Amino acid sequence: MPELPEVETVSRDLSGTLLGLTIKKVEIIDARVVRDILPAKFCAVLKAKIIKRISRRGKAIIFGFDSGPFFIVQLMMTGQLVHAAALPVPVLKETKVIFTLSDGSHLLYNDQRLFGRLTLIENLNDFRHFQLLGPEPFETDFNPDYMQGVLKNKTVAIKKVLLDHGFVAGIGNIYASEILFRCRIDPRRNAKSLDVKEITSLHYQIIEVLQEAIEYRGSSMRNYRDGQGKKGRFNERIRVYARENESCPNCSHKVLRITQGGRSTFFCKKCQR
DNA sequence: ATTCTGTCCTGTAGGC
DNA sequence: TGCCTACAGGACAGAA
Repeated sequence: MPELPEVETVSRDLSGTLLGLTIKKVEIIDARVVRDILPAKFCAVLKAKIIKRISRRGKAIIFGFDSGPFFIVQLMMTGQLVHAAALPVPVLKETKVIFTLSDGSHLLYNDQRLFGRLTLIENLNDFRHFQLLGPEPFETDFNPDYMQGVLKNKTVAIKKVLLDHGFVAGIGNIYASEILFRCRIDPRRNAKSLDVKEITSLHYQIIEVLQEAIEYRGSSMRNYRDGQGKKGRFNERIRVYARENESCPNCSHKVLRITQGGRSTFFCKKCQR
């Protein structure tokens, strides 16, 4: 499901409702989502922990407690972290883990496809995924100079580079297509063929599109829900993603769908060069 | 050293 | 109605 804007939305939502609460009970319904730790230990370690901080790095949500390890959640394609304040607890077929909190509310981890990963780690620097992650798009180390330095050696399509989380963290399949559409850059272009002007535009639109998507609380294609279980509103701003054969908002040419690296890309052949 | 391919899963939509 | 195929917000191991 979620890319940076969706994960940021969930992280902010949960920061607003969970800080200061204690985890009273952890029920694992499907242990396949718990990684690199025995399920029984996972429950035991989290029990009685006070939630002190909730943050995001790339597409991962990080819970910090009064003591002990960090709890990391990667929602992957269909994961959801939903805080249910009222009873009855809205348990679904997709609910895989239930956290009971000290105020009687519940945090549900839902995941249709079970690709999501819940893990505990003592030191964030030891988390392999974080070691492979590139700069955050909103940080100053992600800038046109950095981009130029990387792109000049890249022989793959620019769309695939945007999806490479070692290049920049947090962009996924929806926003890669949307960003390139707004830059009017053809997703099939060899990354090293971009000139300085195009790289500057790409840098600007990466930030612009992601920030706008955060303002709209993310995109809900299918499964995505925010921290309260509600859909995002960025779908109304999406110009090309999942709009094959619809007309381009700029030129009315048909939006095309192609496959790159086994994943769909949507673009306008006339507007994007 | 990069880049590509297959895989982990469940569910839904569309064609016939 | 059912059966079949294609596809779905991600990430990574292992192969090329």
